[in-house]
Amino acid sequence: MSATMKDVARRAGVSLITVSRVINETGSVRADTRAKVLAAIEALQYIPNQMASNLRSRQTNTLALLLPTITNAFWTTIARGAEDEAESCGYSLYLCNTDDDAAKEARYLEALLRHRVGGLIVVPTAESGPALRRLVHHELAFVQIHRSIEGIESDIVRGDGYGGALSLTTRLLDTGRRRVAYIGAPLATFTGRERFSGYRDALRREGMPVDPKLIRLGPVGQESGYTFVEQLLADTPRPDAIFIANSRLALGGLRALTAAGLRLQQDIAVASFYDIPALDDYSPFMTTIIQPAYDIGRLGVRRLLKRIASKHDALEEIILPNLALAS
Amino acid sequence: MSATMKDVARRAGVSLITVSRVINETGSVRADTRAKVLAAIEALQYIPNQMASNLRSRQTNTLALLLPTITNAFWTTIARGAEDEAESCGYSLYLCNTDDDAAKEARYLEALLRHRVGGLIVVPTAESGPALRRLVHHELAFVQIHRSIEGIESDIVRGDGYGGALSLTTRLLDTGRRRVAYIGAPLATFTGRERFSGYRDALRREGMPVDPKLIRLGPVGQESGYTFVEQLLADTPRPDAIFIANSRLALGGLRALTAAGLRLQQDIAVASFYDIPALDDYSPFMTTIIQPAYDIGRLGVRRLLKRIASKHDALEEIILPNLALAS
DNA sequence: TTGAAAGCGCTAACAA
DNA sequence: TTGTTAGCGCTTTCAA
Repeated sequence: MSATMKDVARRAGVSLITVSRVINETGSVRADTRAKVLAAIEALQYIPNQMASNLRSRQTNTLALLLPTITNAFWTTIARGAEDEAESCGYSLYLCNTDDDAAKEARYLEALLRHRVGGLIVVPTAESGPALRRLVHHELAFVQIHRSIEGIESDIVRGDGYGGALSLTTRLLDTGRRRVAYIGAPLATFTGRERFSGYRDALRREGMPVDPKLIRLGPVGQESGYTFVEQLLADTPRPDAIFIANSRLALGGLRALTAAGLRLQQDIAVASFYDIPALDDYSPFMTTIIQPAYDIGRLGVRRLLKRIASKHDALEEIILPNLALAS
Repeated sequence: MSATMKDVARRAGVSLITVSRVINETGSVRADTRAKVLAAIEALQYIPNQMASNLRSRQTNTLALLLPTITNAFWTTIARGAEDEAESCGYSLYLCNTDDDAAKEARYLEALLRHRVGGLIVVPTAESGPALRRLVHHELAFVQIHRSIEGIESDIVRGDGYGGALSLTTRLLDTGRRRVAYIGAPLATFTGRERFSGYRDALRREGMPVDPKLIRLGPVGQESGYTFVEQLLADTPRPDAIFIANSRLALGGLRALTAAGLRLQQDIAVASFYDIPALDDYSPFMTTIIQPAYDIGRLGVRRLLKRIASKHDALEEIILPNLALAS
């Protein structure tokens, strides 16, 4: 069995509470007493029992980040931002990969509730509603990041998907393109709605109609991106530009363009969000926007810690600007 | 404050321990008593405090998985295998992404030691030695997966990198190739050594020398893969085959081949491990082996749980066969 | 500056 | 089948 605070106290010839004060730097301890305690800790290789501490103090330094997948750089960048912020505030952050599976998410949440973690940063999926309501009911602090579910009262930290979509579409229109197609996630999803609105409003500003024949909505993935572009290319007249509202759709779409022998910019213009390095191969010839993934994670944790500190502050929705509009 | 077991007991008109028995299904409880307790739990929305339980019982149902990065499918597949196995055994698994950073790894381990997690599944990096020795010293159970550090006494679960490298190289030789180049991680790394040995032994079996001019060792990444292939192609006589011992190196290398206008199989043969879907684009024309990532995770957890259950069993090194040799 | 006593929420050990 | 008592390792509260 590992050493306890009691063992340290005995060895240092002081009381339990003095050891506690040295470790947590609460209350004042004379320098020589402190030295004795530290020596005993070192000698016994003592490691405080965090659970006992949490139990008694009713506090915890553990947070968790729930991500729907961890398979691409966008999500891992969010994780990194969250970890760094948590770390610098003295918190541990555990990563829970829900794998886009509502049941898995529910199991993680149950475990996290039982563990009495201090709070959660959550990227909700379309089906997270009930789970999040449960968190509200149990008064477990949480922040939704990147996406949010309507009707859930929580802080939100996310990128400006609307603004990004607006800028990208506008950029395409500014270069004289007139048949700007749209490929994106279904409107049932948060980002799907948000980004489509940006596209729509960019067209509206120019007094242009939204042509349903130019719109393709479907599951996010390279395959559908490929198929959608194939479909659009088969149309006459062919679109002269495509705004692809998601990186993975874009990657698939760009491959379809390559397969069709079309040259970017010259034959057809493409704009998309840029999350994944694989797009590098194409990026000199397309317009991209980078989402502030790192800051979404970082500020998500920061907002969560504020929320934990003062439970009754007004809820905030923090919308972070995109990083840059590149060629 | 959330309800405690005491509240449940009072409401159900039974003692604390009866509630405990109902929740943990330990000891026997009459059906009607059990029903009363369950009703009280439901009414109060009671959620057991896992920390109090762990503290008292000196047990925990929490494990952690330390991964060096989470940016590609290989690692996330390992994570999935580990999660599924942990889940099915009633354990929670927290993911810790060390980001290939020894300091970050050390901080996570410190937090995990303090939290008295039940055990760890670790993918060590070259610098993990001291950290792992610390675990041994504190008697925290752990299993090394995918890689292992010499001199650390622990169970190990990994794929057969040696056998994979041997098969792939042999396959290249069997198709009549005679100048088979090698691109891989430095020999200072576990997989670097292992896979190079497989390559070397495949050549030896054919009575062929290892030609240093055909060997390129360096950091794992697309960039170095690209550069190495460029270098090899500049040599005369040019290699007629390349075994690339890592997927990301392979992806970079294949791009270099494409850029040089060489056709796979016809102009030059390539074999590599296959971890990442991006290789799909090339895979019909190259020989690949898939590592048993999911099972590495799954069996890693399984071995860990056995280790936790019986601390003094002999250490095991489990080497899993590769999944298949394709094309 | 230091300590003694109580108790966080739960379960082990023993008893009825 | 059910309950009582003690205590896991720590921090809070109060006292010196």
